[in-house]
Amino acid sequence: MSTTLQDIADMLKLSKSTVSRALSGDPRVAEDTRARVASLARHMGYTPNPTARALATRRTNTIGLAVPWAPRSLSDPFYLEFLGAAGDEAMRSGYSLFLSTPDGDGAGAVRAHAELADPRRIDGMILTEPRANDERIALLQSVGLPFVVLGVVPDPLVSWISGDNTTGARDAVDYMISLGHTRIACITGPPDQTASDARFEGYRLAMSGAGLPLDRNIIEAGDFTQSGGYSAMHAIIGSRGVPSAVFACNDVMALGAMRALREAGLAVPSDVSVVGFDGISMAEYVDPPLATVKQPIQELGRMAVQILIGRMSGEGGPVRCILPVQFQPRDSVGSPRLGANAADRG
Amino acid sequence: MSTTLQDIADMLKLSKSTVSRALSGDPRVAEDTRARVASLARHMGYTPNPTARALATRRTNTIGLAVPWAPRSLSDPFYLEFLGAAGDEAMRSGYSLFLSTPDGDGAGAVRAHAELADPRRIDGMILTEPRANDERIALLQSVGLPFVVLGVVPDPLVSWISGDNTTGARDAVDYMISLGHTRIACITGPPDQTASDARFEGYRLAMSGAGLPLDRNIIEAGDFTQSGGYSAMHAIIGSRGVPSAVFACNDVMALGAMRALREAGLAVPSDVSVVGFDGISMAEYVDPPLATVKQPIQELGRMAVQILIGRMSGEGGPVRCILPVQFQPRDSVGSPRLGANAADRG
DNA sequence: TCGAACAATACAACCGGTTGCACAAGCGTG
DNA sequence: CACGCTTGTGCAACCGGTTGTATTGTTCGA
Repeated sequence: MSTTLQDIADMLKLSKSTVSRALSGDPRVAEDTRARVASLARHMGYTPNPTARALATRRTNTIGLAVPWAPRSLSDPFYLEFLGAAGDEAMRSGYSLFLSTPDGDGAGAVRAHAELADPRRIDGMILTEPRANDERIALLQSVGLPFVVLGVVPDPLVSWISGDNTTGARDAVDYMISLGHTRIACITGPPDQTASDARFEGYRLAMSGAGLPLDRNIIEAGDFTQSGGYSAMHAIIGSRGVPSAVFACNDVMALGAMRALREAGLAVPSDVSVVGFDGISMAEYVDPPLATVKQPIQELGRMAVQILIGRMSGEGGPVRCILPVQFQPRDSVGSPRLGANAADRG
Repeated sequence: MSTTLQDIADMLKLSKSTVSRALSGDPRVAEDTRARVASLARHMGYTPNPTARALATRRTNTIGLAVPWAPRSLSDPFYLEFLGAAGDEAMRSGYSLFLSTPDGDGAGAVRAHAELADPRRIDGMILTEPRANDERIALLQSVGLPFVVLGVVPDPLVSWISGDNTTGARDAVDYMISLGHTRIACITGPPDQTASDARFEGYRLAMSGAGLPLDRNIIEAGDFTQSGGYSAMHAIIGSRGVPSAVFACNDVMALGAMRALREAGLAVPSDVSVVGFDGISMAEYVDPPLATVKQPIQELGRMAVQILIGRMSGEGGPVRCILPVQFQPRDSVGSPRLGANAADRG
């Protein structure tokens, strides 16, 4: 058994309440007593029992982090980096990180979150992949548990943090347009997921800003996985004519798309340019290096924790934070082949 | 506030001990009483307070998972998949997953783990990336906290689980040899990390089994990161003559190596073949698709949790488990160019 | 008919902290 | 010298469960 307050109290012939106050810096205990307590506590290697403290204070010093698991099976490096940074920051701030990987979408996920969102277990929660009218958010609000969302949420009472999806996407597509591309495909994320929608919006703005038509034939929904990007690209080139460029709403889908292009005998970027979104470190290492919109992933993780801690302390109102992102041109993007666009546009 | 045992006891004019026993299925409570308690508990949405229960039982129902953070910054998708599967399995078994991302190697890591390995906080721990004579293992043993290691540990008292590193690596290198490669480079992981050592051992066995010399000039230490693989490959081709094939001790280093080769104007696989290890899903999507030794990553995660739960229950002795891996040939491996080996060997 | 055996429930201590309030000693003041 | 005030400490309740033991009320055999 480890040392308890009572142990220290006994040795010093004090009561455990005095010892508790001495250690917590209560001004009512004599300086001399405090010093003796502190010294003995150090020598005995005393650390407070987190469980007992949690029971008494009703604060667990634990943050819940919900990242989607099935059916995506967590293959997106974006989350690993986010999660690592969040965990690091939480630990630095004296919080534990309780990781939960709720299954699936829809009703199952909501039920799973209902279990997780227990104020007796965690003090606050970081929610990822919000959807439009996300029931999980309503749930958290009804429970009264502080939370912060990774991704934009329209409700002005909700705190969230996000990369600047729309601007980033727009910059990326603008860049392709500036090179002369006019027929630019888009592979979106799961419909109604806010990050996906916002990136698509950036695509839309860039296209309409340049007076280019939005061609639904070369806009295809993916699911933020490699295989989803692969299938979407396949569908686009299979039945609808080859675009000269593709904007994928995240990096792993871009990698999937690149594979589909290769298999169709199309070279990147000479036949088709590809851009992704997120800035996972892998993007720099593939061939050709993938142009992408770099999100400050680690900063997102750290700030999510900081914002949440602020919310948990109850100070101030909801915080909404958009971090700047930066388009990073790389070799996966080039000028369109002369005539290619005209030919394809048929 | 949520419902407590006392609330239920009051409504039913019972004592909270009876209610507690009724809910836990103690045979001493009358069937009729049990039914009434169960029914009311359900109607009131009672769930036991995890903290209070933990304090009373001295079991937290929480598993700690330590994955290394700095300086690697968690970019290896292998861990994300492992972690997702482990989290899923833990949750399914009624455990919470407490994620910790201790900083760095060496003394700092040990100190960090000392904090984490608190039996008052977690019931058991999953440790990753063991090293030879790992102090963290000694620490866990001295604390008496049950744990399981992802990776081979020689100490017969320690439970661990691992893919079959040596066989997998040997199969991969054997395959390259069977294609006619004789000058095969190796990019290892951090020295003294057991997974790295075991994979190198597979490489060594394959080479010596085929009567090929071990050439220290084309064996270079990486650090299991993309950039580490990149630098290592760079070093090998820069100063020591180009090998006809490379075995990298994990996939992300293989991707780094492929980039270095590209930049040096060498084609994969026509100039140099490349094989990785792990079987991250990304490997299938790069160009050319990366041959790799597939580990059953999700199964590793699930079984790590199961083994740990077994250890925590105190039954049986230490469990050591090696899961089979499978070499997966892909286009990153081809036959050596005729004469290339001879020329380079000169 | 009485005591033993048994079933069902209540009481109370305990896990290890936190915290409101009571209490004692020491002080200066009127 | 009695009073109130400050300072330092202790007592005890509380957080919400679990669990060893006492207590109550039946039922049964002798």
